[in-house]
Amino acid sequence: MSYLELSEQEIQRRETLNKLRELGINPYPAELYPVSDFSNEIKSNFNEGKQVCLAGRMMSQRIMGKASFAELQDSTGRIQVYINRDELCPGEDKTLYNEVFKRYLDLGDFIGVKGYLFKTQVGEISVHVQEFTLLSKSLKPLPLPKTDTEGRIHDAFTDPELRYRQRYVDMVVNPGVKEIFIKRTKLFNAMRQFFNDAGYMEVETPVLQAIPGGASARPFITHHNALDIPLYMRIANELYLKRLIVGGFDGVYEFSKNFRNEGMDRTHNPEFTAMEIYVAYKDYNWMMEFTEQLLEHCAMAVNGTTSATFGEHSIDFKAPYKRVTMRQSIIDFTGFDIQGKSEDELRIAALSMGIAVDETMGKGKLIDEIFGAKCEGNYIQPTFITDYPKEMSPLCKAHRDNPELTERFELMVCGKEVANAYSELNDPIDQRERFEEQLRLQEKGDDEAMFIDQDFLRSLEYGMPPTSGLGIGMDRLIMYLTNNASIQEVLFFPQMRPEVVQPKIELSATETEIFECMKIETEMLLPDLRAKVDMSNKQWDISLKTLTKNNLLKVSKEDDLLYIRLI
RNA sequence: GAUUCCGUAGCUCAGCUGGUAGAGCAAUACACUUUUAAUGUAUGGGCCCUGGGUUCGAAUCCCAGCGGGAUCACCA
Repeated sequence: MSYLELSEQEIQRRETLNKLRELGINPYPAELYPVSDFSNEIKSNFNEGKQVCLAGRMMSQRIMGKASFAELQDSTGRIQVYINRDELCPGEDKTLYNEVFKRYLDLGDFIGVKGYLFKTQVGEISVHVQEFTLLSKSLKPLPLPKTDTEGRIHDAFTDPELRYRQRYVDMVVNPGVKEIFIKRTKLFNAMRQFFNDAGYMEVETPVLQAIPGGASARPFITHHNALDIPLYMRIANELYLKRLIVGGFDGVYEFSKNFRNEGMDRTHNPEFTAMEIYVAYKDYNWMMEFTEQLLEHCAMAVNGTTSATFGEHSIDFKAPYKRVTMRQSIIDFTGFDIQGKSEDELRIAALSMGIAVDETMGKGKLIDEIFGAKCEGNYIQPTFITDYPKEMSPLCKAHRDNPELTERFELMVCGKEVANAYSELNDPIDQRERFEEQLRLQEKGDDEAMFIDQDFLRSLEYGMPPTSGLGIGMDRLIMYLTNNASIQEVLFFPQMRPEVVQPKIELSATETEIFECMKIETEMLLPDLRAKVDMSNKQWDISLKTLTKNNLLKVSKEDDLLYIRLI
């Protein structure tokens, strides 16, 4: 990398790196550093005079002549360290303090310190440093927010683009960010624990699938060279988990990275994480109880309480949750009873509610539209919506009391779906007909053609026990538990458009034209040169600035005349 | 996909109806032995997102593009 492409501060840091090497200090030492203490533990359990050894980034430095304070940030927080010149360097040679610590350490560098604990005159718990070691030099300056005496934060690193693209920086300077991801991991752990305690088994199923099944969404497509076949990134893992139930497991679950080639916004990322669990010999009523127990357990594990705040809403994950059938929900919010209505009657009703409809919509779709427009948003507290129309649920068993409905529920929180569950369809003949019905619906003009997975149907023909399955959108759930309105805040590395590569510094056509001209003339009056080249004023202006900036040409003013010279 | 806002120093942001580019913090140098947004003095630092247009003159006005945010639509 050329120095031309570096900022002043980056150049300075590279120079101090060399100075450190000249002093015989390796800025990137290989040996382990014997960390024995952490800042949060020292602060919560202060023990005057205790010998400690800790390591982290130096995040601030206050030099006051022969003594200095610095803040060390480790994985658990920050702690102040105190460095005294004559204690650090008892002999004549004060280089370690005067040069290394004061001049050649930069904010963001990793250092290790050994010393003893004490409290300063103003009562701050600090480490009295007796020995410090440079562990790793930082060559780029961190954007460092400052908090003033009244708690206001200045210069916060807030630009979402930079925060997502450089999440590593985001986490170093914005401490709340790490908290979100710690909670995310706690959520996964709590769920695993709950399932494992219930005796169910975590499994792994294919991410690359020859037939992307289990949902209807546009897949990402790739190619396997050796087999010379197209393969798809999975959009769901449902059909594979059901095969495992066929194979004889009583309960299987998987945290599944799914991939959908669709739009991105604050609740959708092309890759996202779903949890799916299937339990044999259960139905969706059992699954509702299981789900509310699960979420209560998870909320406690993540936040230590079942209540959570999401935006303006206060929600409570304490079981049990209200259960409302889709029919009753639509009656509640529109007064309209969908029971026994024909497709035309539903279409007219939807139109009268101001919902856009078209001829391709079947009964199920119409009902779903009405529910989505008029009901869904009203369920703030966790609520089970049950008994969805059959057309919307091709993998779900028909309702035991009403063949037009299915044994399905969705869990709504803050007006959005966080979980979806069925009494799974295990009648292979019915399943085949549902798939074919889906195909017919999609031939009407849906580009998300669903493939019929013949192997899945074959597995059902061998027999699948009655089974209930549940899927949870993990990203969405953690958004609720951490009060984040954007999925990007709960993913370490949300999908971004690729960064544009900065063009190398090389002369443009107009710059070359000017430069070639000056190579011949060496010295000219500026207006003469301007007259000689053919370009817009803006091109002229920018080209000249670039050339002078890179020390190729120089403009000088003599006796009110502007001269340009080759350097 | 639609609407709307934004893009200026390492960071956060000013910059009026066009007239030589600004602040705070960060950086550099010096002083200072319990400070904490340390302090004091001095110094350096800019493709004002890109391209085109209007103009004697554009960070500023106009057009197009790129990138990002927000809202809406689509997405079981």
